[in-house]
Order: sequence, then C-alpha cells, then structure tokens
Amino acid sequence: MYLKPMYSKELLKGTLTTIILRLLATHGKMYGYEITQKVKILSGEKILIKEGSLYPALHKLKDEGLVKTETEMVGNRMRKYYSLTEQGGVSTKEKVDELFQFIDTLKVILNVNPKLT
Amino acid sequence: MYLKPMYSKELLKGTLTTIILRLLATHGKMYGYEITQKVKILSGEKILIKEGSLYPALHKLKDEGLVKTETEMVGNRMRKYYSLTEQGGVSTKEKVDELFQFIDTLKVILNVNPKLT
DNA sequence: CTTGTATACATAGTTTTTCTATGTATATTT
DNA sequence: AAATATACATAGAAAAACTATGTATACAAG
Repeated sequence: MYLKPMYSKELLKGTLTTIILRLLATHGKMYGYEITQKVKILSGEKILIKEGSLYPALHKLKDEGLVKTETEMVGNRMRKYYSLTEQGGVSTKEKVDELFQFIDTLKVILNVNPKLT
Repeated sequence: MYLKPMYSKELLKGTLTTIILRLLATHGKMYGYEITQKVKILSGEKILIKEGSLYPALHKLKDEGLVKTETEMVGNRMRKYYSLTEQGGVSTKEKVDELFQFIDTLKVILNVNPKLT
C-alpha cells in the first residue's frame, strides 16, 4: 500500500507527547491503536506514529502520572484505554501553550525581513 | 546572569538546521557566534542555541554541501563565515516549506473539535 | 593588574526521542 | 488459505541536541 511520505521524522520530536495528551484531552479515553489511526486521519496520512514510538511514550506518561489506564476485553482482544489524570490535564495545557509559543517564535525567526534587523 | 527559561529543548529538534539555513538565506554570510546571538535576540532570549549544537550542525551542513565557508581574521581572532551554496538555497526553501506544512498539520491535530471527529 | 565577561572556534561523551525490527495473538477480508 | 487489519509490547539503532570541556583573544571593572 502506498503512503505519502511523512514529514521529516525529526520534526515530530518533542511534539509527540503533546499530541498524545491533547488527543486524550479532547477524546476522553483512547487506546493505543486508536491514537495512531486518529493522528493518521487528522494529518491526512502525513504523520504516521509508529508503535515503537507510541507505546514507550504512553508508558512514560503513565510513569510520570500524567495518564492512567483501564484494560478492557473486546471479544478476545485486549484493549488498554488511556485517559488523563488531573495532573495530566494541567500538563496538557502547559505543553500545548508552550508549543504554540514556540511556533510563534519560530515564525519570527524564519520570516525575518533583513531590512528590519 | 538570569535568562528566561528556554523552550523545552525537544521542540528545537528538527528545526535547528532550518533556522540556520533560513538565517543564512536572509543575512547572506554569518559566522557561528553571530548566529547564536541573532537567534537569541530574535526569539526574545527564549531560544538559546548552544555551541555544542551549533558547530556540529554547521559542519554537517558543510559536509552535505548546503553551505560553504570562508575564513577571515578580525584583529587576531578567527572568524569563519558560512553562506548558502546553490544547493543550500534550494534546500532552505524545501525545509522552510515542510516546516510550515508540519505546523499547519499540527494545528489541525491540536485544535480538534471532538464534535467534528 | 587581575578577574570576569564577551567573543570565537571546536569536540568528546551523554541524554533523549523516535525509529526499525521483531515478537505475540486475534479478527476479518479476499 | 493467505493476506490484511487490529492490538499490545520491547530490544537495539539512529539522530539530534545537550553538557562539559578545551583553546584563545579582547575588553571592562574593580
């Protein structure tokens, strides 16, 4: 199956955790596979989160107390739902805010009019 | 000396090379220290590029043929000026474009209205 | 006059993040 | 029956930026 090339992987660095947290904030509880698919669809298949990136990131968020889990059986298949803790809700706001501030700063630097500097 | 805290270092990942290239595109030739100071000022001291990040990045860009150098003595002090090669000019446009597309995608994902998904 | 700060380059080794590759297993479609 | 999709997980590699350190000159403060 053909997939449009993803953005330079490097760009995702530092933003994956923020993406996960924000999706959990807007969707309530989600399971891992669901997160990969949601990101794939919302990004027009341009951001493809790999399982080798997602699960370690989720485990880390749990260790840090930002998300909690509940396991559910669907048929014979396990599903592990992730949702924000109270602390995770606070952290999400901070991280999203920081990311947008960073983007604003980036725009200043990248759109420099040399006559003004 | 007190400095406002920098953005989460992770956010810079993947954007440093684009920042360097874009600054060279708008300013012609620049030397390393000048780049760190320009970024510091343009970002309101929120992005502080470390020498341990900058010089390896510049050397890599040179290895890849995206920038070229000329050394100049200012008093007794060496100054190594970096400027874009032709290929570097093309690459700069691509990278800046990719970064802004990534930012647009990121906004879609982070601003999701759950009612619409 | 000497101490600290600024300018200016460079690199070794560490940390962090994401990736590739692999493994297990069930469900559904062809 | 085979291929694809669903669903979790982890080990080890790769990439990027960091910390820490080193060299050296210039200038300001005390």
